[in-house]
Formats: sequence, C-alpha cells, structure tokens
Amino acid sequence: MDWKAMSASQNIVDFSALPLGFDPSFSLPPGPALNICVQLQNAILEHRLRPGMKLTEEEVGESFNSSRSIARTALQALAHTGLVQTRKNRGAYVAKPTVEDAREVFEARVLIEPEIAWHAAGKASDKDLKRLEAHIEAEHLALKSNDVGKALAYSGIFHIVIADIAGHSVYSNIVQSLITQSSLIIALYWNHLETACEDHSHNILVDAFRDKDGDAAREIMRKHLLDLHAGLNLKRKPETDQSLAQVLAGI
Amino acid sequence: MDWKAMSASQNIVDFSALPLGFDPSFSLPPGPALNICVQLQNAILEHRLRPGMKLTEEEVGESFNSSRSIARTALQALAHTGLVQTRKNRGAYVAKPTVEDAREVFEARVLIEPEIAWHAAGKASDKDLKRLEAHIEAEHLALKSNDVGKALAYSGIFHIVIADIAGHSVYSNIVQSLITQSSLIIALYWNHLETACEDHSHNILVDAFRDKDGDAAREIMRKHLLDLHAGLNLKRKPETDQSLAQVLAGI
DNA sequence: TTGGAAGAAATTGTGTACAATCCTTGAATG
DNA sequence: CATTCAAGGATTGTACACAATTTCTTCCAA
Repeated sequence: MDWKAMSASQNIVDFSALPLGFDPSFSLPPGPALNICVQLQNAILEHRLRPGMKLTEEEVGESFNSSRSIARTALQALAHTGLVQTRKNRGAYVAKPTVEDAREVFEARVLIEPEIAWHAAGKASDKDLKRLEAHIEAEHLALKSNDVGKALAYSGIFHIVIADIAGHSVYSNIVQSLITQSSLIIALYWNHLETACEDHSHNILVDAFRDKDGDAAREIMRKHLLDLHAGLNLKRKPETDQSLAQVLAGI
Repeated sequence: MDWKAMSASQNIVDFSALPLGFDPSFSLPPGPALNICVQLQNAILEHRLRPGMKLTEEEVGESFNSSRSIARTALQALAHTGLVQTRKNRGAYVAKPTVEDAREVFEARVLIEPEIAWHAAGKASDKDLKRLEAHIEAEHLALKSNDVGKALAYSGIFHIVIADIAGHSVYSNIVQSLITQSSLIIALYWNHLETACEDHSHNILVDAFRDKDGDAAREIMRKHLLDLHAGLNLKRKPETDQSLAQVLAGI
C-alpha cells in the first residue's frame, strides 16, 4: 500500500476539510504521535484502512514523515483504544473484530448510547444542532456521490459528536472507542447490497434534541442501534482465510 | 518516596500472594512494561499510590530495575486507562479525579455494572462463586487487621472479577478502568470515619449468583453502587491546595 | 523586601544503533 | 516426496545519547 501517497496527497487534505468537530480522546500529549493517531482513526472511520492490515512501524513513520519512535508511540496508543491489535514481536495489525466482538460492541452501544442521547437532549444548544445537521447533510452528499466510505465516516462521527455534546468525558471516551470498532465491524460484516443505506434515525434524533425530549432521544437511539446491529450479516465467517486473501491481493 | 523498597521488599511479595484472578486489560504485549503497569495498578487499588503523586520516568524505571524506555511505555499505557495524567514536557502524575469526574465515573458504573452482574449471574460456575467468596473473606480479614488499603483493594477487585466472570471483554475493559478510577476517587473523597466499612452487598450478590437470579443481581449491584456513591463526601474540595500540601509533606 | 532575569539543573521528547525474535527460504535427509 | 533443520532477512524490543523544554536557583536592581 502506498502510504505516502495516501497521507500526503489527496485524502488527508480532504480530511482537514471535514467538520469533524470532536476532541480525539487519545491520552497523548499534543505532538506528532497524536496526529498520526487521529489520521489513522479517520482512515479507519472512512474504511480506507481495512481490518487485518499490517501496520509496520517504519512504514507508518515514513508515511507521516516521522521516525519509527513516533510511529511506535502512535501504534501503542491506537492499540489501547482497540483499533489495533499487537502481537509480541509481530507488530500491529488493524483490528479484525470477530462475530463475538461485534455482538459485545453493539450490546455495549445499546446500553450506553441511549443514555448519552438523553444527556445530550438536555444540553444541546442551537450551535450543537447546527453541527449535527451539518453532519447529516455531509453524509447525504457523500452518499449521492457514491462515496460510501466517507458517508459511513460522517455517520459514525455523528454519534461521537453526540457524546461530545453530552459533555460527559467518561462516556465520550468509551463511545469513541466503540464507534471506531463499529466501523471495523461494519467493514467486515455489512452487506451494502442488502440494506438501504439511508434511514432517517439521525434526523429524528436531532428533532428530539430540538424539542429537548430526552426520553424520545433515548428510545430513538436505542432503536437505531438495534436496527444497525440487525442489519449486519453476522453469519458470514470473518473473511476468507485472511493470509491467502492477502497473498492474492498482492499485499 | 522510596520506590525501590516499596517494590522490591515487602509489598510486592504480598501482592503475588493475592488471589487477584483477573486478566489485566492493558493493551501491551507481555513483558516488563506490562509488569510495571500491573504493579502500579495494584498499588493504586491498595491506596499506596495517592492521587497527584508524581511518577518520574527514571524513578519508576529504577524501582523496577528497568530502563527509562520501559518505564515510559508503562506510564503511557497507564495514561490510556485514566490512571495517570500526563502533561506535555511535565511528565506523569497519578490521576486526581475532580468532583465532576467522580460523578461521571459513578454514573457510568451505575449504568454498566448492574448489566454485567446480570450477565455474570447467568454464567457463574461453582469455581467462580468460590473465587468471589475468597475475595470477600480476604477483604474481611484485611479489615480485621486494620489494613484498610488492602481491604479496599479486594473490594474493588471483586467487581473486576465479576466482569471477568461475565465473559464480556468489552465490558471488562471498561469496568477495569472505572474501578481503578474509583479507587482514586475513594482515596480523595471517602471519609473513613463517617461510614461503616462493611456492608453485606457483596455477600448478597454472591447469593444471587448462586441462585442464578440475574434480575436480583442487577438490582443489588445498582443499589450497592448508589450507596457507595452516596457515601462519598463530594462537597470537600479535592484536597487542600496540593502544591502547598506537598511542600509540607516534604515531597 | 520584592520583582525579574539569567543561568543551572532536572525532566521529558526524539532519533538511532544494536539486540532479540520471528518468518521465509532452501537444502539436506529420511 | 515429505519433513526437518539452518541460514538469512525482516521486524520489533530495548538502551542510550542528545535535544528541547520546563523548573529551580541565584543574583541583581528598584
């Protein structure tokens, strides 16, 4: 994979234009390592980084014009959020959640996020509502130009922004990790053809926020997540024999 | 603080005798850095490491006969679990949760742990019940010998073991972080004199597990956590002007 | 005495060299 | 032909040296 091109030319530039609008919750002091974390997290949210991919320290370092030390620090931080799995002496791989992982992640989301939505409903300012609407709009536009990856990224970040609005840092950290893992899960177990891409849950949720109706927001979020989970194809085995697939793809 | 003595002589030996019985959820490959993480986490759970303490990389390294690189790795991992706070160019300090943090942590615990208790009730084997009873017994003995720190450690680990029994890795990671932060919160905001140390919640909980009564377990856990939270003295400001206090203490 | 500035000390941040480990390749042997 | 073993290459793990930054100390002047 041509990391250099990926980070330097088109994609990253697009990223800085994204109204991401949330504080990344990596426990790193500001610096180059944190930058790498954020950009790799974004790449995962956009499905440009696929589950199972190898992330060599040197490769990552070169891609972001940093040394291996910095890349190593970033990869360790990513490992702590569950985005990356490391094996002793074998390096870091983009996490490849199992069916069981997927079940656990969505179970946790169904428990936690409705509660967060309730909090957010009580706190959302007009500016917050505008933020959320902007995300919905951006997702819609991305879908119209067939950029499914970017649409999914906006969709995921929408949930992170809600946690941000709720102003609950503990929940925020948890949700950010869960959302990113969900992105990996969707990359593995979501069948684009079967499911209609758009539903109006996000719009309805913003409406509930506008009405400051916490109970409604909670219930909408709950149902939304259950639908999302139900839309996954969790019977499929987690991708055909990864090692062979990688060989065929020439990686 | 005499780290060397602390880690090398009496305390650590006692620790390895503890039937901790849970997998630490640090995302580090096995190695010296992971060891440091576990031992520092244990020290926090035992209240030997107080909130606000400075953790110098070199100092930590020397204490565990490791180099600064290893210590640095460990401190970064601890930072990711919220046990330690780092400031750029200023190093790592044992986290000092604010009153607001305490509220958030316990709110999250009240949401998540009853659910975990429900899961655990459905899965607890006879061996698991024995594990839990052993913890209760150990806590009781520690209290009788006036070792409040160790008693609190057993009490906290009891909750981690329940998450372990539930067999839900996502919840487990979350809970481990919340428990450790709770330990810091209790160190800051708990008035030993006001509250009776022992209550029977843990015993009742094990009874519910034995009966495989998930609903009862959920409710007992919920009430237990609310009581715990209510027992905190959250009006007190988070320790008198830390810098002055440290000076007076000769730190 | 107070305030500030400059230098010294201590601590963290980063790059790099080397050691340790794992995987691959290829050949020898049963 | 399958299997085992060894050598080589590639990658991660660790230590250490140096740079950058902050903090502490000291000294001088108002």
